Amino acid sequence: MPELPEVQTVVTTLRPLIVGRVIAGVNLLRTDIVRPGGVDLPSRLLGRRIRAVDRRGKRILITLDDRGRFYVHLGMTGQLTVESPEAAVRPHTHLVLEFGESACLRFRDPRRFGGVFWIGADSDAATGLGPEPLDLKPSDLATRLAKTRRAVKNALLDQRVVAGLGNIYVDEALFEARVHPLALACELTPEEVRRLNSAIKKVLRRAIRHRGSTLRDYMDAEGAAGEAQKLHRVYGSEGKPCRSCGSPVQRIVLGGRSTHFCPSCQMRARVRRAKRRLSGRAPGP
DNA sequence: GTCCATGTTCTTTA
DNA sequence: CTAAAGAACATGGA
Repeated sequence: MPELPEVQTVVTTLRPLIVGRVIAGVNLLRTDIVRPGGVDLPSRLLGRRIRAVDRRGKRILITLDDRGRFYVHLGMTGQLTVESPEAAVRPHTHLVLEFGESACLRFRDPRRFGGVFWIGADSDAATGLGPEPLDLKPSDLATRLAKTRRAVKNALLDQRVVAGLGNIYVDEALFEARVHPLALACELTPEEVRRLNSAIKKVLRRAIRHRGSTLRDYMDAEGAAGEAQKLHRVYGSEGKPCRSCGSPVQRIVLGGRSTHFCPSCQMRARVRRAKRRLSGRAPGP
């Protein structure tokens, strides 16, 4: 579930609940969710006060009062919630931080694609990540896309290109920008890159305003589901009429992932030129 | 039983 | 050698 809007929503709901609190107990129920493998997480957390909660890409970064840091990655099914210690511990809960009588922080993740990553005080929390899409300038995006011959959809899913997009919001952004997912990243026109840059921000901001998309597992730190799934235009809408032109939304598999788009609104530039020729209309400027 | 799933990383191929 | 495609990871729901 967790792409940038979901992770941002977890961070903003989590922050006021845990910043300033002292970790009075650590219960690590599965050690293999901690990375790197050898780190003794409980001893690094016990007795520490939480100083900050931030987001970088899809990483939830937690800073302690001794400058030690770790991040939680939610993978596909991860949840990070603040609950009463009295509340039943659900299956697949892997880590619990106790703050006292009133609250505890629980990390659960059935598929275990996520994890808890200790990074210490000095190493870079953003290693392997490209820039934040909400700060991205069209020229930055253009430079990055120009470096690869992959399909633009695959390039945008690569966290080293831009950090935070996933399968849902890439499809939504490409639709908003009217760019075909199979278009080669390095062959987009400057105008298409500009539209794509704006579309990414628009789609992400709108999803954040609606507290992220809940399709199945996603919830914020208070256990609340998001509403942004109601705004999806193409994701999960195979066969439904395009909101813009009415053509059926198509689903293809790209890089092993479902990819949804409108074949009429998101025509590849080359195909669009050919169709104009066939229909005898004058070519555009 | 089958297929599918909001992600990342390791392996194989070109 | 590098870039890109594919497989693998683990669990649950339709």
